Amino acid sequence: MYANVVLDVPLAKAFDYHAPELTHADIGRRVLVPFGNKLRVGLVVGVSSQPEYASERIKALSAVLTDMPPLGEDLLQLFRFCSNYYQHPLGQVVFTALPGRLRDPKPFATRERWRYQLQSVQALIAQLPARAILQHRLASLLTEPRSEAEIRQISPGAWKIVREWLAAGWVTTVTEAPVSVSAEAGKPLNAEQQAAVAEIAAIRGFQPFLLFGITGSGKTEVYLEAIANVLRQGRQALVLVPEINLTPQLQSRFAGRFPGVNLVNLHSSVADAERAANWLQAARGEAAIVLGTRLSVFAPMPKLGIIVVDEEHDSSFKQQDGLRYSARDLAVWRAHQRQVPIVLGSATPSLESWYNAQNGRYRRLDLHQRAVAGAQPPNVRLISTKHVELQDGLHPFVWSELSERLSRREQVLVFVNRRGYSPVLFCGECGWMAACTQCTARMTVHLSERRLRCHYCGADSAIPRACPGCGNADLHPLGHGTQRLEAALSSRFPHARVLRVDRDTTRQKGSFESALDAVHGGKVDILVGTQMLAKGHDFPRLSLVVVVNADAGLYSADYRAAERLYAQLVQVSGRAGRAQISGDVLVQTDFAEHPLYAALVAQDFPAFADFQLADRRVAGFPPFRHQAVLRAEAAKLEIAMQFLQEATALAPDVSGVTIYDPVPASLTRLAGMERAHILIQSASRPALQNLLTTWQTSLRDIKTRQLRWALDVDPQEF
DNA sequence: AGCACGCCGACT
DNA sequence: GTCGGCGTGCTC
Repeated sequence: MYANVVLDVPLAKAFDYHAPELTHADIGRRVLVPFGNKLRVGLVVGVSSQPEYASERIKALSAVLTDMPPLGEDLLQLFRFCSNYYQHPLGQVVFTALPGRLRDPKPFATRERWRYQLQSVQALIAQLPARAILQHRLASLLTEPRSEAEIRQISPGAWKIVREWLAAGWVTTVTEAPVSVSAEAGKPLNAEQQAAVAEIAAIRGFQPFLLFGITGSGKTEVYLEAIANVLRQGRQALVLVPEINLTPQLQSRFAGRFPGVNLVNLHSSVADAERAANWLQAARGEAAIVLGTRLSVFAPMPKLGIIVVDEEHDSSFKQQDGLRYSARDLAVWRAHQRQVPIVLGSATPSLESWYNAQNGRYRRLDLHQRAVAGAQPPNVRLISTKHVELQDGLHPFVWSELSERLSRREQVLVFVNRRGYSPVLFCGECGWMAACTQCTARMTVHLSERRLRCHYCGADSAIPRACPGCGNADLHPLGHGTQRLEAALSSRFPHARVLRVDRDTTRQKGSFESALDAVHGGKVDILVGTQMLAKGHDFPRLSLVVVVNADAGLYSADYRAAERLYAQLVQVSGRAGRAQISGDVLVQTDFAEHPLYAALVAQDFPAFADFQLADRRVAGFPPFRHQAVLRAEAAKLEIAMQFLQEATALAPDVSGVTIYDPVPASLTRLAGMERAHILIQSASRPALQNLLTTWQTSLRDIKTRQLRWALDVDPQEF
């Protein structure tokens, strides 16, 4: 027999190995094979008696690694689809999808999943010194069987103590009991939520749902109950969430709703070994719920019963390098493949999903009411900055609102999506502006550190004393970042406690959490921050949100900018008045007449989505057309452009597909590389796929010196 | 991606 | 005389 093996190499083919022992049952197994002059880990994607590679140079397979159950045919199909759709070599799809630890040839030791419990709690406690606080806490924890992970959560030293108790006979091990989900519900649901849960529960087979719920409408409760139904049938749930921020909170919501259920985490901050262990639990069907970021869409789940994608519009579901996949789209594909329902939730759905709901491919479930009784939606007002002299970047009315809130001892949030002191350093004499040498971008002034920094590549230099262009010593900062607003607010309100939260103030581990604690503990009056604060965090004492400088997204070259801006504004607005205080949102803008703001004030996402879709239809953009981008980058723009010209010449002629001229990327120079791209568009996805597949093979033959290129299917950013 | 083979410049 | 630059080609 011969094994057809894919490897983690950028080659769009599989390799044959002589493997007399293998059978079809070994498809999906990890193997060790000689490749070039060293051994590598590969994955068997086929077994046959006849090799495809007609050569005497076929080598023998070195070893079959049996520490992992073979990947199921469904997962292999997902990989193949992903490879074809995103024009990426199968081997590299497989090895981006597998946890890093499984790419290592070292066998992965799989421990039995024990739980640990105390035999005679009282006797042990009687023995413990009164001041051994940790041991007392552990003792009370272990009255119930607990997993190693739960024990380690208590403190770094906890596991060591349990091992000692185990040796001394205090603790016994219990094998993992099959999970039973308690039938009683978590929180009581309102009528809308119940209706949504019932609709989902009624589905047998594939059905995508778009759960459209305003901030605070309790989408999470709907996920939880829909999942509870699935768990009762002994099946698994896959939950995808955007990157890091939300996960710990959602994690505790889930853990609280499903005590004793094996819930497993699969995001990048989980350590390698644990990630692999969790992945294996999913593969064996032991993990009832898999909660993770985009990579989790590849988790093997033999008993999959439902998929949930929370904040489905979030851009972090799209990978921006390597295999440029959309986890949300793959999740829908997977739900279809496995014939299970999928719930896509958002207060501001992507226009793609909204359109799919309109044309009946998805079923929309609406939550209009805030789930907490009596909670009011925020009151959004526009503050026109046209023909008004701003004071330190803020409108006089905003200043007076701020001072009123402070006198009432209410918290306020000033949201500026721009860190640093000011985004431009400008010479009034000659017009010079500080620019990054490595990027097509201005340097941001960081006044407290007296540095100029590039926010794209991280370049850093001293603030010049005089203008390098004309020698003028009077350089001034233009525009307002978080640092500058923080300074202005502190000097205007010397008694207020101002806290700035952005990437610069939260660089250290745990500092973001301690900032949140300070806010919750009422130790902060004015919060100044970037979008870090926009997502998912509840600030019950916050009564006013001020949004500064939102306009950049309105007239951007990127047609998705408005959509992103709207989602972000809804998200920050949701920070105001979550509890009993009704919140106000003031949006400072030069374009108060823009329809985006009209929809925002009316809190009418459907209106926004409808006019955006109408624009897209006229312009021939997604979701009415499908797109791909061929990106190239090189040290010199000409090299990238020349490659793209050559590529254009090689492009097959497929009717119904338009290939546009090469253009430099909007941020042409980034970290010393100059970038350009070609846009490819078609109303027909098969036609587009067809072209890309044949084109790609000829692209690989172009000799590319000092140049990197990549195809990006369904691009999100330009 | 690695890694080897291969043909032209400055150095212990 | 060699060490080493990275261009080209191959990996079952």
